[in-house]
Order: sequence, then structure tokens, then C-alpha cells
Amino acid sequence: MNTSTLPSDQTLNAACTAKRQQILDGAATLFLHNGYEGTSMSQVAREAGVSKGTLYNYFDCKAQLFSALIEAVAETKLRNVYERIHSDDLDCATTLQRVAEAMIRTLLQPDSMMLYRIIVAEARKFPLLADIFWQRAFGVSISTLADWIANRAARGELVVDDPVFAAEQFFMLCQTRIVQRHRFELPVDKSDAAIKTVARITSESFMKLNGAH
Amino acid sequence: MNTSTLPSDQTLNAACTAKRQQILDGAATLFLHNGYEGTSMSQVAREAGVSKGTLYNYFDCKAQLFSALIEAVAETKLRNVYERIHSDDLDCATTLQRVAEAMIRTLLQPDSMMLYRIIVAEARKFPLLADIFWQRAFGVSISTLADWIANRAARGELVVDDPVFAAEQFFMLCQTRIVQRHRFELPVDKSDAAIKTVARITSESFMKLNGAH
Amino acid sequence: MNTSTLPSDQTLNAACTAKRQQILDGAATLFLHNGYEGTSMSQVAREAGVSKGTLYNYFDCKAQLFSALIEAVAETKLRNVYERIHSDDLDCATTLQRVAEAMIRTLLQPDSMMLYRIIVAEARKFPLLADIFWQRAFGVSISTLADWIANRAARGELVVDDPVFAAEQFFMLCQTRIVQRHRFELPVDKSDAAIKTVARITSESFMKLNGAH
Amino acid sequence: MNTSTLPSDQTLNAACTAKRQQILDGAATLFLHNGYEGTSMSQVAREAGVSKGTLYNYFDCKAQLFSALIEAVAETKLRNVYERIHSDDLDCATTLQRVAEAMIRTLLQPDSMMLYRIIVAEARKFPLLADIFWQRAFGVSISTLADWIANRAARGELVVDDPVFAAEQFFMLCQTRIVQRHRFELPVDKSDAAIKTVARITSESFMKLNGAH
DNA sequence: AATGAATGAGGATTCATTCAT
DNA sequence: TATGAATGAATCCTCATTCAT
Repeated sequence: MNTSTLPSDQTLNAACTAKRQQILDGAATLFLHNGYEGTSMSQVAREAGVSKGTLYNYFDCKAQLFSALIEAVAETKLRNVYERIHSDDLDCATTLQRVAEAMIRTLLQPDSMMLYRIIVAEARKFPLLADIFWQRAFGVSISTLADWIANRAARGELVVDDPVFAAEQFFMLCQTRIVQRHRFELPVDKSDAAIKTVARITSESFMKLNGAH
Repeated sequence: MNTSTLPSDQTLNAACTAKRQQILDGAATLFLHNGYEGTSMSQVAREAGVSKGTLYNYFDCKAQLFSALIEAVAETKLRNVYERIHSDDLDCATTLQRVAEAMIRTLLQPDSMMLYRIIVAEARKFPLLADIFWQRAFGVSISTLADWIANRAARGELVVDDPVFAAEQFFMLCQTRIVQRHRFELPVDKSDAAIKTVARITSESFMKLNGAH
Repeated sequence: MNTSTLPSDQTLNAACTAKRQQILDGAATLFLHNGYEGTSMSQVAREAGVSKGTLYNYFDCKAQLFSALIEAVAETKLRNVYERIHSDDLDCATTLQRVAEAMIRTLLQPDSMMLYRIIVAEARKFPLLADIFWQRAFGVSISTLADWIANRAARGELVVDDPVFAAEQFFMLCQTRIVQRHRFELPVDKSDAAIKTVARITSESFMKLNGAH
Repeated sequence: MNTSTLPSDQTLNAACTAKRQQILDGAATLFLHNGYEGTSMSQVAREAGVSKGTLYNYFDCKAQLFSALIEAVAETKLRNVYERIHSDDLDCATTLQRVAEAMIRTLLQPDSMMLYRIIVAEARKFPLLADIFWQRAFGVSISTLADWIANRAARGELVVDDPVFAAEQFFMLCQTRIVQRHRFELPVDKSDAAIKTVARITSESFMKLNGAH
């Protein structure tokens, strides 16, 4: 057997993974622009530069491709939000303000916005998917923030009974006005200043609710 | 004039309105269960018990039927929320708790939930519709509550700079945990007790943020 | 019986005829713009300002309405062509040139052009109709001209074996270039000068073919 | 290379072309019988023995299929007319008579007749198509004949100012009586003898108009 | 593993015609 | 007689999926 002309397993896997990724990239572009029903498998094939047959070699059906895509995308979306929670050197209010600002900016990104729309819209049809999305995006953000809150409470900087609920309240407050209105495509000031203001008010509100005096 | 053999204008209008309502009812069932793309005009016709031709006699196209439906439904959904804001004889905390409870219960209703899903999902395609929905549901609730807040602030019971923003924060807080998780079809305690608890915390939080002293 | 409140037969007929005409007028506008298949009965009803029910009271079906319309329209279209053939005071060439010019101008009118298109297109489906159209338009023109030719031949101004064939040739020659190309929507000089030139050449050609000497 | 298991490019192209041709054949049958509006894509699919989906794989829409069909058919229809113009060994009158006869016979063929009907009927909707049809059928016939006329004029056999106009007149004269009446589905003698007579008269007329002396 | 031609059910919409009022 | 709401078959076209190559 001539191994020089045949790809090794690693090469195969790499090729396989690469092609898979290529499809997912094409799918992301389309699903996040046009939604689930608004995207056809032909479009995905064309966008990804593969044939429809290949599509179905990698994914059993449209629903599965969609699920795989959401799984992949959900992971990355809020990472830069909850990753910045671990900075321990700043006072509570400042950290929270920065987290709030990151959250608002992230949620306003076209991709995140569409992701939210799609997940909420299709949660009935793909409950597992909504679950995965929650765990990888909102869920991890909430629990990371809850841990941080518990930590600060232990340090006496906050007074909190239920850190998870407090974290949930915090992220809800982040969505006041700008994010919420943008979800309804209403005209709303999305300027830097406006975002900073909402982030500041959110942080201040949280401190009023949970700060030690 | 022989009124027994000729229908009066009212009868005619009634018939017309009745058929229209009949179609809207069928459409509501389907659109609110399966979404916009997931509902076909044939299904609507069958559900409403009319022919496809009749459908198109009353509504120019699918989009218009959908719009008419959302307009009609949006109007009624949150009415019982903002109508109970006007009770002036109770203290702030109690009123707010009742409003919060009504809001949570309303948003958890299958219809409202689907309405939210659909509006958010299709806001891109039907921006006008999202606008109408906002005005008739969230918008009126927010401005009603904002008025109430301003009133209570004038009475010295609250201290509020921006009553509208405060109202928006209040309704965001209402959606913490139960509503939010239900939107993602996550398992969550939707018991009476749980709802009351969130409503109470929301009310208390608001009073902490905006109460006098 | 109170005849003063009931319309007499004549009034009825008049009303009937008027309504009929009203429908035919609306139908003419539409059929001559959009063709047979391109015109719907609803459009006709709206254009004529009557209900669809009334339409079907006066005409059994779309085909019959169409036929009635063509009958009515065909009659008038070429009248001003063959009516000017009877001027006996001019020399042959001049008369023919004027007839040719009238013919070309008439055939170029949007109505006539569409009538030709429609009749030719639908002749298979409505052979009787094509026959009627022929008799009332081309047919009467040909026979009128043939009579005139025979008359002039009798006067020694023309030498013609078969006046009918000669007349047919004359009208075919009229359609050279401008009319023919306009039927194919090709760009062609339709200026007054161009029309006059073709008319002159047609007349001259006819005289060369059939003139005495 | 194992050519027995893999189709060559030619085979693939052949298959593609064959299927395309199969569709065009089915489309020809129907469009040329029932016209553009009178033919449905379902009918074409059934007639061609393919699915509707396949139809739309080969042609973007009904209009494009129709256009492709007309383009293909137009090319061939009058070829045997203008190809016989190049015979230089015969005298003018004989050549013209043969060309006239070929023209009349061709225009009387059911296919050509329907082609004319459809093009004239749909020229408004498909001006490009009418243009293509003209160029490939009447246009090339006219210019070929015009060239021949110019050539004979150079040889002193004809005296012609405007060879193109003369050619156009010639083809108009060919359509006198038989072709013209057949377009209106009128009863008319289409016998061999009748055709020959019209061809002879046409040739003689042309010689009278343009012959030397 | 990759292709892309083929499928056919299903999508929205139109329209000639009928009929109760 | 006049109305116009109701019908449902037919229109063009799309799309997820399969399968021979």
C-alpha cells in the first residue's frame, strides 16, 4: 500500500474537520442572517462551496446542521463577557460597569441579536438547542457572575442572599432600554455614550440592591 | 321597509366582521403555535373553515393577515397588566408587587409567550409590526407605569429622576428567572409560590432603588 | 300597475344597452391593453364599475364577453380607411397613396395593433371571432378597394385581371417595413415622413403593377 | 483511466444536453399548440417526462424556458427559405418563384404559423424575444434576399434603388391571400396549385417592379 | 468521499364562475 | 336586476432529501 498517495488518518480527520468547519461557516453566515426557515440547504451548499451531497454526508438533515451550528456559535458569543468577570483587582462597581458594558455591546452585535431571535423563535421546535445555547451563553455568564458575587460577598463587599438570582437580575438590567428596544427593531440611541450610561446605571442599581451599605 | 328579508347594514357588517374574525381566530391558533413561516395559508383556510379564495378576499397576502392578527392580539395581551396600575389606594410596594405578578403571569401565558417569540423573530421582516406590538403592549405598559411613578414621586413616596427608565427597569426585573427561562423552554418552577416570590423581590428591589429613604 | 315608477321597455332596453356598453367599454380598455389571458373578469368589473354578478348577467362567460367586444371594436377600426376609397374625383395614384397612408396610420394605432395581436394569437381558440374580425375589418377594406379597382379598370385607368387579389396585394404592401416591424416591437422610424414614403412607394408600386400602360 | 465506469465529459454534457433537449421538445409541443399563457409548467414537465423540479434546474422560470425555446426554434424555421436564395445559375424570375414558394410553404407549416402567432402576441411582454426571432427568421431572410437583389442589380438583371426595401416588399407579397388568411383561420385554398399560383404572381410582380426594362 | 441531477410535495397566490341576498 | 362573498382548481415556483455516478 502506497501511503504517500493516501492521506493518513490525521490528514483525513483534518480534512474532515476542515470541510465540516467550512460548511458550518457557510451555514453561520446564512442562518444568522435569514433565520432557520429562511435558509435553504442549497444556499448553504453554495455559500460553503460544497455540493448538496457533501452537506448530507456531514449532517443528516437541516435540523442537525442548524443544531451543530448553534452549538458552535453559542460557545463563543458571550465568552468575552464572562471572562472579564475574573478581574479581582477592581472595586465592585467598576467591574460590574465593565461587565455590563461588555454584555450590552455583545448583545447588540448583529450575530448575537440574530442568535437570540432564532433561539427564542425556534425554542419550541428545538428545545435541546435552546438548552445548549443557554448553558453555553447565558448560563455560564450567570454562574460565573454568581461565583464572583459570592466571592465579593465573602469579602464583605456585597450582601447577597441568592447570588444566582442577583446575577440574573444584573443581566436583565443590562438589557433595559437599548438591548430590549433593539430586539424590537425600534429606533433607539445605540451610541457609545448611551451604552455607557445604561452600564453605569445598571452597575449603580446593582450596588444599591446588593452593596454593603 | 321590510327588514325581515333584507339584511340591515349592521347585519352585513356583522357578517363581514364575523367572517373576518373567524379567519383571524383560525390564524391566531396557527400563527401562535407554529410561527409565521411555519404556518401556511392552506392551513389557515382549513382551520378557519373557509376557502383559500375567501382568505384572500379579506386579506391581500399572508403578511397582511399576519399583521392584522398581531395588531388585534397585541392590543389585548397586556391590558390587564397596565390597567391594574391605576389603583391609587394602595402603598407603592403592594401595587408594584401586584403589577409584577400580573406581568409575570401574562408573559407566561402560551399566547403571550408565542407572541413574544414571533415578534422578536420576525421584527427584521416586519419592523412596522414590531413597532405596533411595542406600542400596544410593552410601550403602553411602560408609559402607564412611568406616569404612576411620576405621580408617586410627586407625592413624595418615590425619588426618581427618569420615571420611564425606572419603569423599563421594573419590567425587565419582572422577567428575571421564570419568564426568561421559560422563553428558552428551560425547566423552571412556574408555581404560584415561585411567581409570587419573583414578584415580591421585584417590588422590593424597585423600592430599594427608587423608594423615598 | 303603476307604470310611472317602472321603466318602460324602451327605458329598460336603453338601460340594458347602456350598461352593456359600459361593460364593453371597460372590457375594451383592458383586453386591448393586456390581451385575453392577461385580463381578468374582476378587472373588467372594476373598470366598468359594475359587480361581477352583473357582468355574468350580460355575458355568459369570459369568452363571450371577449367575442362581443371584438365584434364591436372590429367594426370601427378600419372604417376610416375604406370610407376614403370612394373619392372618385382624384387620380388613381393620389387616391391610393391616401388610402395607403390611412391604412398605415390606422394599423399603427395602439388599439389596432393590439387587436391584430390578439386576433392572430387567439384565432385558434376563437375561429369564429377571427372570421368576424376579418369580415368587418380587412375583408370589407379589401372588397371596397376591389370594387374601386374594378371601377377604375372599367374606366381604363387600370388593367387588372383579379381586382380582389390586387387589393390584397395593395394592403400587404402597405404593411411593408413600418407596420410589420412595429408588430415585432422592433425599433423603426414611425415619423410622418417615413409613413408618407412607404405610402407613396406602395401607391407607385401598385400603379406599376396595375396601371394602364 | 477506466473509461467504462466513469462517464466522459462528453457523456455528461450529452446527458445534460439530452435532458435539456427533452424538455425543450416537450415545451415546443405545448407552447406551439397552446401559446405562452395557455401552457403550464406542470404540463411541460409531464409532456417532457421530467419532474417540475428538474424543469427548474434547467430553466430559471417559465419566461426563460419559453425564450430558450423560441430561440432554438426560430433559428431553423426559415433556413430552407433563405438558403435556396444562393442559387446563381437560374434566371431571376425562376429563383424568386422558388423562394416565394418555399416561403409560403414554410409559413403555412403549423409550427411556423404558431410561432408567428405567439411572437406577435407576446412581443410586448418579450421584446427581446421578438427581436431575436426577427433576426434569426425574417431578418436573415430579408438581408439574404437583399444581397441577392443587389448582386443581380450589379449584373444588370434588376434595377433597384433600395434592395432591402425591395426584399421586404417581396416577402410581404408572399403572404398575400393564403398565408394572411390562414393566420386568421379563414378557409382558403392551400392546395399545391394555389400556392404555386401565388408564388408565380409574386415573382412576376417583383419582376415588374424591379426588373431591367 | 464527493457530486449535482432528479424528485414531488408543498408554498403563496389568482381567477372564472356561482349563488344567496 | 344587481350585488359581491365564496369557492377550489390551477397557477408558478421552492426546497429538503435521495441516489446513481
